[in-house]
Amino acid sequence: MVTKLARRRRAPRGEGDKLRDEILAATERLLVTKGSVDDVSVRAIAEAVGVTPPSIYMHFADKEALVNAVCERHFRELDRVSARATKGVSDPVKALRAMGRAYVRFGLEHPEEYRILFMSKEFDASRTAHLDRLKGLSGFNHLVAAVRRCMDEGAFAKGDAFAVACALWASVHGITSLMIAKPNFPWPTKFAERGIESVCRGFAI
Amino acid sequence: MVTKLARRRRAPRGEGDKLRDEILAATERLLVTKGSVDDVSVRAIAEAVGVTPPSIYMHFADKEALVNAVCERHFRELDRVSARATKGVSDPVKALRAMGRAYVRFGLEHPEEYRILFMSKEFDASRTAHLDRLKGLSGFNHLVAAVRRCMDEGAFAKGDAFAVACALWASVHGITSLMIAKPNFPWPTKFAERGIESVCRGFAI
DNA sequence: TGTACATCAGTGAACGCGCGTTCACTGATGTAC
DNA sequence: TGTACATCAGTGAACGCGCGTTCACTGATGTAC
Repeated sequence: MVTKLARRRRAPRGEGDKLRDEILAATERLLVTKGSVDDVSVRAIAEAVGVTPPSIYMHFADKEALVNAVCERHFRELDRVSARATKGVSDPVKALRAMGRAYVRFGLEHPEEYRILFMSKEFDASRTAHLDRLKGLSGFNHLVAAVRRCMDEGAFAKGDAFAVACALWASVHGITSLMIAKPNFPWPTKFAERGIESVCRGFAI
Repeated sequence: MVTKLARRRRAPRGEGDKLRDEILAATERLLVTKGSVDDVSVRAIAEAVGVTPPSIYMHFADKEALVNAVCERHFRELDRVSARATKGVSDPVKALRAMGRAYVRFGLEHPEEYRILFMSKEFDASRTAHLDRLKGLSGFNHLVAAVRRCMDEGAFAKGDAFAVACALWASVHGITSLMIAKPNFPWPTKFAERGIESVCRGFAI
């Protein structure tokens, strides 16, 4: 039995959007503690915010729209984190490694979010595919740019930066998602760090 | 509206286990066409077999036991497939590459099974962790053995075969799971093949 | 300054649905005599 | 060969539950006069 949370104070006139933010925050919190989208109900979100379920529908058309909004947030956060990691790093390969480390760290620190972004069945194939192209690719384009920089500055052999970026993505994703999916597996120490290093070394001249 | 399937003939006396196999087969089929465990109901399985829902419980304690049985099957199948791929390959690095290709192919040909085995939230943490240790590790041990062979025959630098096997697993898993999770992404041609090659090259002397 | 009114964030109750599972039962099959 | 009986694979109906969503509504807030 969860103690019923205090009823939330109603927002003053022009500030209805505050509830929107609170709903998003509560949904994120619940997604982390429960395991998957299916295990987080609209009712539970409403209760966490201190509001009745129908209130959710004043801010989001339906559950899918709500979850998509959460995903957008996370894509942006991942973007932000990896941009911050490379800031001020002049060596292009070091910058790439920093991006990789930031990516893995993001995944391990936010496993459920990572699961939703990169390991889950897409909600509605056509619609989410479109969203992915807008949001996910934005982050991916930063990776392609970082690879191209490595090539331009002579650290990597010149070639198809897009393909190399895909390979790098697959590597860090492999490490991240396996560690998330199999947390009880006896992963070697420094597993992630070594993996990132070795794949970067693989492309270095 | 799905046309109701013909009622199944009742099994003769000693052959009750036939239904067990039919249930497993139907569950596998449904898991592939629907997307996840949550989207496959006991009722749907029963209807696919041509039987009423309670019959399922004569052969499996509950839904979790049924899904675990399906997973065991898939772990065995993956094992079988990768053993077959390396059979008769004398070059140890070529054998390793063949294992990798077989792994990726298994994943891409059975995306939903792969999803359940390696990308999903574990059913019941403690119980499934145990099962993983028995089943999943059996396949993983073959990989460790293949790596050790590469080291013993001088193709790889001698070192921690377990750690190298983890790295290889992460690589092929990264490729497989990303292609499954993002089927609409414009993956480069020969993405999987090149990835496997490059990671094997990375460990070669 | 006081009052009537429009706004609109949020409520309470209910909808229909599909789910996993249980229970008492049926009736064809094989066996014992 | 015929009959009474035990076995047991499978049935039919129902259980309680939580879900996403809808609908008519309330009542505090701010505004116009």
